Amino acid sequence: MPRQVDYEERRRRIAEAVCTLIARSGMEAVSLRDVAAQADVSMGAVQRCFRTKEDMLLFALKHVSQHVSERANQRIAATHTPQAAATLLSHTLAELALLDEASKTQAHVWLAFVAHAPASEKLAAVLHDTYAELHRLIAWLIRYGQDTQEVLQGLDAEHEAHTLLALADGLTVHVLAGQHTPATALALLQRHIDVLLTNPSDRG
Amino acid sequence: MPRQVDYEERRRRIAEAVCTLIARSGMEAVSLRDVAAQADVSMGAVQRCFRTKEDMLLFALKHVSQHVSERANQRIAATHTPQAAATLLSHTLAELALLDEASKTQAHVWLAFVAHAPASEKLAAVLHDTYAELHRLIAWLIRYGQDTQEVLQGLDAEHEAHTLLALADGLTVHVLAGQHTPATALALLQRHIDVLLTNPSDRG
DNA sequence: CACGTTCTGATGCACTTGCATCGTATCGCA
DNA sequence: TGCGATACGATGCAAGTGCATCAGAACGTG
Repeated sequence: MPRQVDYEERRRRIAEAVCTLIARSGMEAVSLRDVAAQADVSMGAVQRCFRTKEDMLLFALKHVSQHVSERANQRIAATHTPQAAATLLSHTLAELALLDEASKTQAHVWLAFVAHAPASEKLAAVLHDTYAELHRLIAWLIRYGQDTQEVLQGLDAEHEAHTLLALADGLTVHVLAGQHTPATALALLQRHIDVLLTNPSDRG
Repeated sequence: MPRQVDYEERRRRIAEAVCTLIARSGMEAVSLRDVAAQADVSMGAVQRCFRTKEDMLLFALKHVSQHVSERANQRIAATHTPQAAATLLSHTLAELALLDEASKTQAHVWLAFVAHAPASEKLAAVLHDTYAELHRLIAWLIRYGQDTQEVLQGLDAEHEAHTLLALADGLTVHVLAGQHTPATALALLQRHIDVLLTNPSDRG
């Protein structure tokens, strides 16, 4: 058995390079050569890792999706000291909205992929699954809040989750478009969540 | 004075072709040759109309933006028989959200441009202006509704307008991503508007 | 230390891209 | 009807694309 390489690690490294390039100058600016240069590997290495360019882009999308989902799940799972459900809801949505400066790259990439999803079956599938998972998560949080009497009982958790997700996505877009600062977007999101709470001062 | 051509008409024709191609297979699939073929003109004609490809894309974006803004404005201006402010608000937002099947192409194009705005100064400027105008419009409608006692007095029209716009955009994205049908998205939007009304049955 | 397998990266190739060029067709006007 | 300005569209061109190829380096194993 000759020289062995950690392909997973390399794939991730290349995916990061793809994201950097997409965030910098859009999706059509991503060429195999540029990716190789950005990831500091040879073009041959890229081609060995991914059969085609489309495979590479798809992997990059999954990479980002996974990153976002995981972060949201961890935020919840890591809550040893039981937090207020309302706080949890606020923080989780704030993270999903990719509002902070550090998430800007991911937001760029996400938007680029959403824009191209209609032209690619597989891409659309990944996005669909990710959204479904996030929706499940938010709806669960809302029901949890209702159990703890923090969220109004009359609300339909499924509907409110859809609305919250759409609002979060819309705000992400508006921040990227320079229409809002992350801070004002966050405030708008919080204002909307407050309406759902029995006691708005419960905010996190 | 020799052969004269209606350049504006041709520009619009080419812009339509650009939109069709973007909607069909994304922005990077738009080449001058494809555009020429789609618009059923020669490549030379395209090059005569637009100095560069970027100019062409920019014009296409303005074309769509203008189309959307105009439709919203007309909806309001054409209201001879005074409609309920709440109805006006609902209908206007529903149109802006580009939810119906007929607007799907425009939604595609809008999304493609938003995704590429971070990579293009001029593109971002056009989007910024369009959003500002739409925000002004929605805020005005809310204040109008407050004047007619249809919308709750305590609301901050500016804030609510931002939220509504973000929600509309988010829903547009979700519909394009196949997460919602236009009908369910519309219902979600309406549910949110209802919360702002003094008498929710006023819906249009 | 060789052997054989795996990985590498440079190069080639067919193709497409945006843009420039230029002879020709087309029209308004004298 | 002929002139001259204008628009046309085919073609050329250099650059860049994704992907295939392949000689050789790098490495674990006998």
